Amino acid sequence: MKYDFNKIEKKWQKYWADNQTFKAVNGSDKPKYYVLDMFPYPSGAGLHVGHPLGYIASDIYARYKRHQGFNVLHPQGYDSFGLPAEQYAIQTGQHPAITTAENIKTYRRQLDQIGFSFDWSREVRTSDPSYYKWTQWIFIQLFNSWYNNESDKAEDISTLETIFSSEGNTKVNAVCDDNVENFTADDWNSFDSKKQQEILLQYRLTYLAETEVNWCPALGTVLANDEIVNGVSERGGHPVIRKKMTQWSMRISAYAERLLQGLDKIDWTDSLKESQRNWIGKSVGASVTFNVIASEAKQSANYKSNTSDAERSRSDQNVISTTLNHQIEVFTTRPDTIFGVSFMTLAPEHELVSQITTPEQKAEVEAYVLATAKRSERDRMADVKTISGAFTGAYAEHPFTKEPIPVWIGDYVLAGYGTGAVMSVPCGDERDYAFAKHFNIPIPNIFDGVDISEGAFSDKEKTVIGNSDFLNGMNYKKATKRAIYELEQIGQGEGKTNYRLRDAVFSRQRYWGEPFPVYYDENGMPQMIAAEHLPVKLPEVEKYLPTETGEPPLGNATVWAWDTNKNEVVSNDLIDNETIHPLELNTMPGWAGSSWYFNRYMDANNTEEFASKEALDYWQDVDLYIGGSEHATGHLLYSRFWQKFLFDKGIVPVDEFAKKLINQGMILGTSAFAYILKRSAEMPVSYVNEDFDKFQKAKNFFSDGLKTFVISKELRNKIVHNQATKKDLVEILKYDDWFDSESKKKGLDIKLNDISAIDIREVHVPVEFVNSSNEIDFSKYEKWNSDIIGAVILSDVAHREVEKMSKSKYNVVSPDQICIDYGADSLRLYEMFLGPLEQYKPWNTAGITGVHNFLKKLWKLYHQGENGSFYVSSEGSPPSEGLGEALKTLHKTIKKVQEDIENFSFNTSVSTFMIAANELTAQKCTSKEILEPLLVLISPYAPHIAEELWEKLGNSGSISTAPFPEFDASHLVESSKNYPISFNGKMRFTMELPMDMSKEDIEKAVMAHEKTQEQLAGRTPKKVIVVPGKIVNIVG
RNA sequence: GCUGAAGUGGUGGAAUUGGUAGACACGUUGGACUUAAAAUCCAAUGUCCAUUAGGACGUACGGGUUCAAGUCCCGUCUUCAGUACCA
Repeated sequence: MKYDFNKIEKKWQKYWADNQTFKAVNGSDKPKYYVLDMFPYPSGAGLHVGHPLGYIASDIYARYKRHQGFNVLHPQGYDSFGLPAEQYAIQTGQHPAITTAENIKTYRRQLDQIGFSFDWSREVRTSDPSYYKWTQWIFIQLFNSWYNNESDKAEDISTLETIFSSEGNTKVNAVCDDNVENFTADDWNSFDSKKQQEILLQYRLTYLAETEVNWCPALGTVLANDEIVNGVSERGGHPVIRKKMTQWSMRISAYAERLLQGLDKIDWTDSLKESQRNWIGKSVGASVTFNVIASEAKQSANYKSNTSDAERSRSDQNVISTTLNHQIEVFTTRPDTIFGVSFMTLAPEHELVSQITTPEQKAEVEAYVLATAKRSERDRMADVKTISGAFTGAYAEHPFTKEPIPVWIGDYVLAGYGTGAVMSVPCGDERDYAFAKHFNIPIPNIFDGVDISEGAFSDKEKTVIGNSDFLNGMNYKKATKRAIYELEQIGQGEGKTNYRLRDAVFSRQRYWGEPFPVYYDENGMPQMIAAEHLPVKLPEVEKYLPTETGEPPLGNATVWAWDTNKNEVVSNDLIDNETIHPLELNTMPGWAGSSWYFNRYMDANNTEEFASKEALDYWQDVDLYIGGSEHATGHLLYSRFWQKFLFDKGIVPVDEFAKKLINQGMILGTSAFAYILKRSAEMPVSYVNEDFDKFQKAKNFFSDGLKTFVISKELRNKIVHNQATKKDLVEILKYDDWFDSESKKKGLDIKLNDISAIDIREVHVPVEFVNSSNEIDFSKYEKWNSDIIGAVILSDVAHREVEKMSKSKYNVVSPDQICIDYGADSLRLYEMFLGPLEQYKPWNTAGITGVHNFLKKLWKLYHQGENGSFYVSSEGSPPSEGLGEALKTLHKTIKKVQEDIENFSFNTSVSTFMIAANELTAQKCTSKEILEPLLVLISPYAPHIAEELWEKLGNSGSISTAPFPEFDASHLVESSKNYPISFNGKMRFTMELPMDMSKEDIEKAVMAHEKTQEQLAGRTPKKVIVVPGKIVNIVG
């Protein structure tokens, strides 16, 4: 009987769906186990073979846990809000909800054909109002909370209001905006409601604030750093500027320390934890306040010794009066180097810059500020070599020496880190050193026995401080402590811990995202829509682009106002600022919906609650989470933040959502390349017009298809690095004198030199192109537009590279055809067989025959009857020698497979199955005693064939909950060992000796062997090492 | 620069606490079956020397520890990923 995988797989997929085999129940006598995959974004391109890798691994684990008697929750859903659907909508006018639904359908079909054991009754879609209702609800909870540093948790905002009205805010230890003003209880009670709300907003865990963003005026949207290339937008190449905008933010910084500490109690990979630690970026040091002295005061201060008493007292007054005006606060990790400060540097965006700059320096400073504003942050970061800055003309006073310190601005200081200002210690910091050298600022040396003529000395361990008053002779640790103490004594500093982690901007100027449950009242203050009126559904819009006035796409909605009487969305025309108010136009970012979905699966269909308390208490958290490492600092950090917040509010029972996390590696595709001739980007349009005739002729020349040439490796490198010149082109085309003769033949009468301003570029092409010797019409490939003259040049040995699978690289392999040709079980086995789960590895469809043949062999093992009919002997247990061997094979396999699954080493268990099948085939094993438990072992990996054979064995129902076979070590006991006999560490021959033979007897036996004598050639061995059960080594 | 991971045949990759390097596959070659192909089965397959027997070399490179090193230690190089003027 043939192994008809297509029929078998369909049959069992239908069976599982019809019987809801994998539906998890909330509450059970069995212990719970929650296996989760990172849910996919349903893109239009569908799945490629890389996507299911992690799903297969988690599915194997989930199935294994079911065999072990766990109540397994293994859900799946879709992260269905996102940019591609919106982009498609902009291009085609098609509503994102429609395309998303279609894409989900495709995904579901593709997932189903692979035979996953998902509980689809719990499916979630982030773009579904019944889901995002709760995303909005969590947003409201965040809005209604503040972070109390005393209790170290989030609390209801009402507790803060109570404190304010009874004692003001001076004693409150809360995480809040930097610039909150102090007020007393009386002040608070006298404030009007608007003022009170403004203040509260500075404490809420989600808040509105002016944030500096990358704004692209042409696209009318904010761009993320990675959407900007060389200072212009990746899409369209439009200029991008830094701009302040009012945006919703999430006060994740409140949780910085807990996010850091929490890493210690979860079983995630070290590299991932390390990325999160770096991202949180804790650094311990001090904050130091420097008083700014006015320029005239500074001058008198400088000449103090020469001035009269009267003048001195006047200047002192001057100093005092001006120091009250401005203070510069800096953060430093090296307070021990405070006596090495020779200047200060502010970020150009620092708010003090305009206030302290002297009239003489104004022009220079303003020019510099403007110049930096034009550069994107990434641009600034990328260009670290160029030193630039400007002197403000202002001076600050050293807290101890009272010496004047010039205040500079420089773009190496980032506004977004610390306080946006640094005390510059050129002798101890490379950047400060370079800056000081460049602008001829003195570099005082405060390190004993260190030469700083060539560069700064930043080694903390070897530091001995000198020239530093009370810090002299101290090491880094001592000096730091003392410096902080002294700063505290004079009230100009304190020990401080700084985190790199910034509050997360939560507003997007997009259509296809969760709308905020927020309207703006007559004072322009944000108000939450009461939870019982959620969800606030996305409005319909005519177009998905920003409005002409630059408002986000929701600004196009005509029915987008909130009626506080009727508690529903009404037409904008009705806005009266009394009962009907405008709604928020921004939407939430992609990570909103994915930051809590793992909790929703526990009770996905609950309409009353986010999830019931019973469900949350039962499932607790994710036991195993599998997904890509690219989410290390995004999704995985935000989710931990929300989880901790929800924990503080008593909504969820644990403050870390996933106990164990594994990153699956990427499956890479093989790309092929060709080389195109393209109108040079540098060629001005006017030039094209002049030369249009020649350009067209060249185009005609190449128009009839693909040409094949030989290109050298060197030339290829040139092309890739955009260094190929026309001379190189001439060289290629002269090959075989092909160009000249062809040109004449066609009567085009052009010479190579006539074709001006042509670039040669490397482009991805479908692999079939490279394999084909035919001329191929490439005009149907959209990427190749009218700027392309047309020739495609292939190297003799087509260049291939292994890279990420992507539609644009034409290297995508779809699982669909593989399921048709080889079956889902083969696909599952092969994906696991490719290599370790975490590793990046290339895909090669050809190799699948190996695992496919194994499945056929396995099938045959159960069909050794007449004409290959199903035959498994269920005769008792004949103690024949054959079965002894088979038992050994079985138990060896049980042991190895169980170990492998628990170590997530799925690739080696596939090998183990192959070995088992090979051995049992050789043993001609037909015993049910062996072949039945074997099926349970294989079932997590290849569930369809396992179910089919399980049924044929006469079992009713699914194999999925059959108990995992128990390993019995007694079957593996060996009576003898084939000892490797080595001489000086080199294995020469083997010898079969009894297991229980003593060390001495082994040595005797080995020494008596003729080959030993041969090897020794008469010499007497110096030493004989015998490790019973392992090895014999003779040293001589 | 920093952090993390990794370097093993033509390819993907195996190798418990240091104990027979290259399991299991792919590919290649040869053979069987077939009119032929496919499928299937059998054999060989790290490199080099040798007719065989056998030998030398071999886990990025250079050292070291050890009876014994892919594995442990020191140094170097390369690749990949993340991150970056973080004060």
